[in-house]
Amino acid sequence: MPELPEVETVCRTLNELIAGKEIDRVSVKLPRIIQRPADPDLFEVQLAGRTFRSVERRGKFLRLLLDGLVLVSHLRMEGRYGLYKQEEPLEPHTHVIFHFTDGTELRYKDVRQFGTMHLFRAGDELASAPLNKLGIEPLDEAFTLEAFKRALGKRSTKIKPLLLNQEVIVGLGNIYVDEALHEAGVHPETEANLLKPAELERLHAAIVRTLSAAVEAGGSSIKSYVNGQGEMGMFQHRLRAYGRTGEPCDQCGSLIEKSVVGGRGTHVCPTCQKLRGKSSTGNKSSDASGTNAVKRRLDGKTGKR
DNA sequence: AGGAGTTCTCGGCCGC
DNA sequence: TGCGGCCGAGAACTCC
Repeated sequence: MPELPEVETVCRTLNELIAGKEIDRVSVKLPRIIQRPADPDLFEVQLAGRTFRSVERRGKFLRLLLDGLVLVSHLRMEGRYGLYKQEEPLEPHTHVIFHFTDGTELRYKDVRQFGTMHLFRAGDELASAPLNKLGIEPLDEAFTLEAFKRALGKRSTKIKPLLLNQEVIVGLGNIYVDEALHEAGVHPETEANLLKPAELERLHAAIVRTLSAAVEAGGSSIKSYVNGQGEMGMFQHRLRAYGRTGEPCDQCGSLIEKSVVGGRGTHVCPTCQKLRGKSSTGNKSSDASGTNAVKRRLDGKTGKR
């Protein structure tokens, strides 16, 4: 569930649910979730008596602002928040509970236990891990085409893994990266430094369009159940590549193919997203002038499935 | 059984 | 040779 649009949706929901609520006490049932402070007991102690003021998002991280403290929370694969009344039975995989003075509780559930929480003194969080190395926000005004090119640099990595790298650009995960690449007509294994100006422009626009539309739709609910208050979005019905293996491409009718790129399941239209060879970049040279020692012995196989 | 929406760590390779 | 940077693989855990 958690890429930028989903985290943004959770962020907005939490703002409505918990702003102004005062914490009576906190129960940490799975210490592994608490990354900072090192002692989970201290986590409980420091949060007691504080009031949630607001919730913000940075990349795929939530920043829950309290008076004097900031709780940085990452949902990873399956983390979820929900507001309950204290008398409601605890659901399985509930790992952290914020008991409020009004008799309600904010509960954090996470089946795979991958999620993390870091507690900071307000103001310290942006300069420390895990927030300190994050890249540019794709929905900020600052995310211009030039900023996008600058972020990519001259790297020779395949474009998909590069876009998934949160130090480059934040918020894209496996779903929206496949969507953006499909919309831009760029093959996910294209080496980033070989992208043509027109492709970079299309990709930049596609990233902004895809994420904006998904935020508007409240995110995508892929294989998650919709839970009470935090109901997830409708964008899954508008996906054009992700999860559509064997279905016809909306653009050209070719069947969407699935492969693995950078270790991640990857969905591609073989017609709209052709993988250009290094030679076919529009210029002559194929072997005569081996301009580049750049290429190591890359491309072992382009084969799929 | 083999993944599944994420990220961190580590080992290997390349180049200076 | 040594070191830094980059890249890809594997691991973290549970459920289906």
